[in-house]
Amino acid sequence: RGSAPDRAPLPVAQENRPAPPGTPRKQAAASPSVLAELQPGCQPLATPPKPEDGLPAEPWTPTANLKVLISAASPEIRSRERRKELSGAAGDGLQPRCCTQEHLFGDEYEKLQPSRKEKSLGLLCHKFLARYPDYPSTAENTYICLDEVAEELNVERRRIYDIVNVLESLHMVRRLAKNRYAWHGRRNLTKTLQTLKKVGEENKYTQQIQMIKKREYEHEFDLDGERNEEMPRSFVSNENSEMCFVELPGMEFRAASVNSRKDKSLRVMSQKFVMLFLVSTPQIVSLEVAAKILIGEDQLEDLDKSKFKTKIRRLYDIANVLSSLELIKKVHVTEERGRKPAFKWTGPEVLPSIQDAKLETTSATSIPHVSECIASREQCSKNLFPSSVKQNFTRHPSLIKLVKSIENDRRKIQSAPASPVKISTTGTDQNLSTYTSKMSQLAAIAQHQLEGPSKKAKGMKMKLPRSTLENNPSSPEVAPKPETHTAAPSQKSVLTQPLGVLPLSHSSVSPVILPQTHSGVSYAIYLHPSQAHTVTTYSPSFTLQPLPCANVTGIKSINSKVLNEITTKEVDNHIAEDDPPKSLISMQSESSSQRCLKRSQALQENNLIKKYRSDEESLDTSVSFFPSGYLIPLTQCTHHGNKASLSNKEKAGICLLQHSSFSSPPAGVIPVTATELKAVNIPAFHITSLNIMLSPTSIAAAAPVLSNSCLTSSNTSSAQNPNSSVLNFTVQHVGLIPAGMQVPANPVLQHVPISPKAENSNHSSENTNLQEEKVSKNIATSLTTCPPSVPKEPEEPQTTTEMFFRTPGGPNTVSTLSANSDGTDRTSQGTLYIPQRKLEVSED
DNA sequence: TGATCCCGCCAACGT
DNA sequence: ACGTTGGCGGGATCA
Repeated sequence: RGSAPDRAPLPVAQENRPAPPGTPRKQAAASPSVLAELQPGCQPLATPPKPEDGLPAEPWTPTANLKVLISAASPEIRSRERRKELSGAAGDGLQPRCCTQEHLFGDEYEKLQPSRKEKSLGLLCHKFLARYPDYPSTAENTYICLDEVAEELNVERRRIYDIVNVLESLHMVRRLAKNRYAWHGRRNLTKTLQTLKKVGEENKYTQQIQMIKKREYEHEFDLDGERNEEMPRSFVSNENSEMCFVELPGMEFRAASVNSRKDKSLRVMSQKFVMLFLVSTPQIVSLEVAAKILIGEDQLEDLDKSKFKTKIRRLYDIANVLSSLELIKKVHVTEERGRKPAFKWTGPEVLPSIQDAKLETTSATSIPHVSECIASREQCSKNLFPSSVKQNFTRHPSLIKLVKSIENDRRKIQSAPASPVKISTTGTDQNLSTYTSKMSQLAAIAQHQLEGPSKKAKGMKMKLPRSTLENNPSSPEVAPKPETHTAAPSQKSVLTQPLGVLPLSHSSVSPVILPQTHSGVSYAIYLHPSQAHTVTTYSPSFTLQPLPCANVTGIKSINSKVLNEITTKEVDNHIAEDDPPKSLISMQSESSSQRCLKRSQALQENNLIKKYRSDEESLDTSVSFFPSGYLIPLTQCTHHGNKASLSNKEKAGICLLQHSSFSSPPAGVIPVTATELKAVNIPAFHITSLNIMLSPTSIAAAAPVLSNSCLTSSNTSSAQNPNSSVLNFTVQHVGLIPAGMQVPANPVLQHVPISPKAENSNHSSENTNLQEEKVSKNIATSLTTCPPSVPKEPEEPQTTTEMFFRTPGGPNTVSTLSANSDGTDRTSQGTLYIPQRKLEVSED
């Protein structure tokens, strides 16, 4: 179901309704409207500005919170329905505050009055977050009951969904079942962000952003700039379309089961939005740009205004949640044209990847953050390794059945309440108490606020011996040192890590193996079928692959050119400001190589899959599953997925398990990303096969396993010379040549080396001034201020990996590293390095 | 007036 | 058939 199709239906339906519109709807909602009327009526008069200011301004002070809570406490929502029923005087009775307020008129009145702000999603999100620890112990699982939460927070469930969806996109929660989520807090946040960053890089968001900006400029200066844009469009468009949802290993289930219509959902939007920040050099993203990118190519110029508007609305929703998480902060970017709303990333710096880090180990080591990340990854790796990609193609029926049965089994297993939900422990208890008491909530909020920043350290430490549920019970050995990996581990990996790779059997389904990107974090991407064909993406890595299609080449080259042009300009500036370490470059190349490697590993694993499957049950405890359904999972997570839905969306998902441990650094496999595939317009299977072919290591053996049919179909292509590609990777990896460059082994695929001749044209954007928005409204902000120098919890290093852990400084500590990401991009792109624009951020 | 974004209808989905 | 999710956009608020 293409995104397009999806929308069509809904919008239409709604629109139809609207026609008769306002009246009917409102009347229908009469009761609610009544409410609205009541409140508004009362408030507007008396309440206006003060209440809000007061609350928000003081936000997180206990007092303020209290006020808020109190106001919130009023049974708006619940009563709302009642009101509907009662809709009259009775309604009033239910809402004492309103009536009372009117009578009161005083400050109190104001305070009590729930102003719009008080109902804001951001505030609600804060309350929500206050209920749970940022870093819940891995040992215990905390569950969230939406109904409960909605009731306690006195909001309609609809609002909770908004919050949860965003949190889910960050893997802070995982959907277990209807109405039920597991709380992970920020435990996996780092990984998630790394993954998102990686995906963002792969999607060339940076370039897209540049394109959009460029376009804007052109429009401004001269309206005729259109023609130039053609290229960009295609370029721009491709990425979003393809990627649907990024999952972390261990967190996938919900996607599988829950994803149905969600493709473009808030979840996906949220991820993309975050990616934009992670990929942007000045980590500032304007709503406008974000909306355009999220909307995707289709709509280029003809920006559907309403669509754009809707997107903006959604972005605000997401931004509010992200703000509550303190990941972003609102600012205003002032450009020549004027001032535009934007958001600035205030979350932790995201390191490129473990792998990269490893490469740079020497240098990186010094940096706490890096080491930290690495360590965390390693630890997490058990869970994370598997990478899976969901594709557009439909799953073969037989597979579907299989999957279904598997899921059912799993469900049954899960259904059996093996582990008591949030039980016992003190921590839990506290939580419970919180639930009950609003006061506690306040306290919690305050506390939350205070500690907010600090947790990172905590999150980092993940213990191997976690409850089975939480992670794959991998043996400690699994998490070997980063540097050391050998083929040997593969076996282990199989055991320890679940691989759920499915044999891609039919032609229609082609599993795409997602390469581990340099980050080393595995993730799954869901692709939309519809887009697969249309998309054209330029990706450096792509170049390497030997694809038979002539088209590909052309496209690629074009894109690259475009990119060069676009980006080049800024590059100069940027470079001047800060030069990314060469190491970065090397890292990048490595990453790609690693990906390859991982693939190969994956392949190997695939071979083992069958075995795995047989052992599935036994493995359950330790195994993870995959979203696609191909995997069989098992673990804790409830995966109820509807196969059907899966089939629709994810046709073939391949899950590869990769252990960071396994992946030995530089293997020379060519990574193929979904994006790339699309770019090529080649059926996924082809690509898959290619990948297989390419993987130097285990290609021969693995390939067959992975894609039987696939191989056959694409064998022709396979013929290509992997060697050359391998060579390129190797070379790059070694650092002999920049990642972007390729050794022309394969004529067809030749990548055009981009020479950074910068045009030196500065974008107007440079002049951008950022003004941080006054956060008065954000409670969080004020609290946030508290320095997070919280030491991470002392952990005992269990694995060598852990040794790398260093106490994290504040999230920002590593700011210097940020360059890496940029550098990475640049290298990968061959060109882009987005200069930091001199943005002046002024806070109000 | 434009920026925000709450609200809740109702379709898609799940059971 | 009914409950859960959540896309979507009207229109109220805020600045």
